Amino acid sequence: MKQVKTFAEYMNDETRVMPAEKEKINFEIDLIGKMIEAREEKGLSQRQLAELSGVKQPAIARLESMRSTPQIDTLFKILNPLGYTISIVPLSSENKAAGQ
Amino acid sequence: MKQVKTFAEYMNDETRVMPAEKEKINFEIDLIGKMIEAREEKGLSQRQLAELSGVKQPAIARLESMRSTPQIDTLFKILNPLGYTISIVPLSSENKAAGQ
DNA sequence: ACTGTCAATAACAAATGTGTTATCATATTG
DNA sequence: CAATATGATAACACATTTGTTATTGACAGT
Repeated sequence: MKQVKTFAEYMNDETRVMPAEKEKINFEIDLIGKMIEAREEKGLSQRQLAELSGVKQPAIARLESMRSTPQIDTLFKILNPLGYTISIVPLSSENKAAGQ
Repeated sequence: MKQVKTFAEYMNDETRVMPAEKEKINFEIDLIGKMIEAREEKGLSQRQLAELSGVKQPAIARLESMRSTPQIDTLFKILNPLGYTISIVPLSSENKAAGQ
């Protein structure tokens, strides 16, 4: 009953039902890695990056130690002076991390 | 004194100081577009996507009408059943939006 | 008309991230 | 030792998003 046609397919396709958490964790690991690497590569301290990005040092420290998940605004503010941004990509092409 | 060497350069390099807001807006436009397109392409209603993603329908509606900026957790939850994810890319390769 | 589904929206509580200010332990340097 | 800079962290107020519940107007099917 019920007009659950194509919907049922998605509900039964377990490969799509809940791996969002895994995605998020992978993303955060990638994020933290690139953040720290880029920051140190540029010889910036957390306080200096705080000035450049407009995000306070405690917030940066919390992110780098994975004690919080950044909001999108914060993410762009921090990534920008580090030379990164984020973009939306199809899952099929499985995060092509090694950019460039 | 003071080890503020390369730091001064960044502070003076205005091209890097504050375009984060622009980045965020571009990202959100890209996001909303792909979200709605992918959802409708799969014939999913907001309620169905809510069930698939674990994000409630009002939250999805708020995002699609740009009344709120999603948190990263929410972003992954919604993008995942739609076949997308987000990744960190160098700014140099200027958001290669036209995916696919 | 009635029913059902849709997206949009309202209002409030709950959760989480951030700003702010200050401190801490650890290195490093004079 | 004293001074400085670093990253980590605490505590609180504040801002924003999300959950929850319910409603609305539009539209389609019966």
